[in-house]
Amino acid sequence: MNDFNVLVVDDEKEIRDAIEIYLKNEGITVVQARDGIEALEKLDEQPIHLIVMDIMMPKLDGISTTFKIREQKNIPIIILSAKSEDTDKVLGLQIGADDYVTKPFNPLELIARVKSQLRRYITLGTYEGKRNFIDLNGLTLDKEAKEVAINGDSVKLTPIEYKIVELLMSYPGRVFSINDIYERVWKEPSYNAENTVAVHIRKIREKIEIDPKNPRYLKVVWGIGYKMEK
Amino acid sequence: MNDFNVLVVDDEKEIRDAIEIYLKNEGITVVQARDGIEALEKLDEQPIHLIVMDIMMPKLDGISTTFKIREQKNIPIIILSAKSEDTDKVLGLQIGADDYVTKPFNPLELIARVKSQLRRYITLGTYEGKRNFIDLNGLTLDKEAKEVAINGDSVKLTPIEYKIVELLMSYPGRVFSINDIYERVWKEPSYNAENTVAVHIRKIREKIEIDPKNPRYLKVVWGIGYKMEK
DNA sequence: AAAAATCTTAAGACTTTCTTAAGTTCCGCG
DNA sequence: CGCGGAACTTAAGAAAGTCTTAAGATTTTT
Repeated sequence: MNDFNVLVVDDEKEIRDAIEIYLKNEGITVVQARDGIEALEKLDEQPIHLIVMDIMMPKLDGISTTFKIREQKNIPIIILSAKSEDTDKVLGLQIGADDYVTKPFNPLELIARVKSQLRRYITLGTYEGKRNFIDLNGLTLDKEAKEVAINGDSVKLTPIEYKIVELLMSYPGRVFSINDIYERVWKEPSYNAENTVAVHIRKIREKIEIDPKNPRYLKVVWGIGYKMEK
Repeated sequence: MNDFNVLVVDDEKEIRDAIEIYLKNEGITVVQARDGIEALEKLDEQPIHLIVMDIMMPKLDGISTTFKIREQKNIPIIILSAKSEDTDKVLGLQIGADDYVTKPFNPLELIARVKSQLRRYITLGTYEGKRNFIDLNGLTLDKEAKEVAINGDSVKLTPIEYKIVELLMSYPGRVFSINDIYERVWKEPSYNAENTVAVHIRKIREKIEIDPKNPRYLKVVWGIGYKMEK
């Protein structure tokens, strides 16, 4: 269960954190949001493969949020709620949720359900909302095969190099600070990691650029970070 | 919700009939089976798009039956059980069930879950997203005969070897981490299984590759996993 | 009981990652 | 303009991690 991002939406920090700990343990990355509004923001910022969502929340509740998400994307949603009355379950499933877990819940059950849904997605081959193939002026990325090619010629990247390229290519033109890059690729807070990232950028340029000194694809934005040219 | 066949497996006639009435009302056709053995028979006789299965049954129980079915097909299975203990839920989901409903259940909830699963299938476009015969540059896989051949010459694989090959060949070009492979073939969380998988990969290469040291089909993607070349 | 299949261990080859340190470019300010 | 410092680039090698392979122990099947 690698490389999956799960968005956990709940107004209680303890619950979010608890779920995060369990999912991390399974190699799943967790992104947290406190309410529906925040959830929709996070959804725009990064690829999310599954959502665990509380129903009772301030601002925008779980049912409404599910509705809004369903208008755009087909990500699996697991509803989490204190209410255990049947009508709510039925409502949750009818509006397009894929599963339903009632509080208090056994963490193992939630994890099993999360994994069950994610497994289904692997089987399908594509996760919705995540494009599997990107082409930027001849530089191509195949997320399934984890393959990068330049004008059709496959480029051999190391795992870290690949992840950096995938991140940058997934959001063409968007600038990522060294810190952003570090945290998203290494999935841990960055500390003194400036050069580490820089070295990898160098290696990547060596492989994907015709003239690494005058990069055409992987550009620096002085004082801010790096980006992949659109 | 038309043209769907749902197999209801339970030893109590009243339950089977009750479910049938509700599902029929939704335009869904129901096929009944009294136990696991009968279920497997019905599965062979006609197209079934979803299974609702009790756990406690004579002859062949629900968990074992689910296991047997999963070896062959990828139909959605909803487990139905009197036990509501968490461990059973987790077990049910882990062995490959897609959902879990505890008795006594609200018929409306069961129907909602059935429809939710079926809806997913409609979305997918295919009932069974699995092709039965695959040919990748001369390496062929026949899922019905469980046979792998290279340029027509049948290759003798052990069960585990076969499952690994089937997994990889079913998604050509897609990279699977060792963990993914382990979890999907062994159907249990992987722990210290790195070498186990590696050894099987080795054996497979010995059998399907002309030059195992320079594999043409079963490739490694450094630091990430293995894949079958498209 | 023999044969086949699976798992474990471990060593060596190979690849990747990180660190350090030095070089270069860019930007603002006198 | 050109100087100084900050930001970025580059190189090289040590450390860490991954993959392959072999051999034998254990379990399962025949």
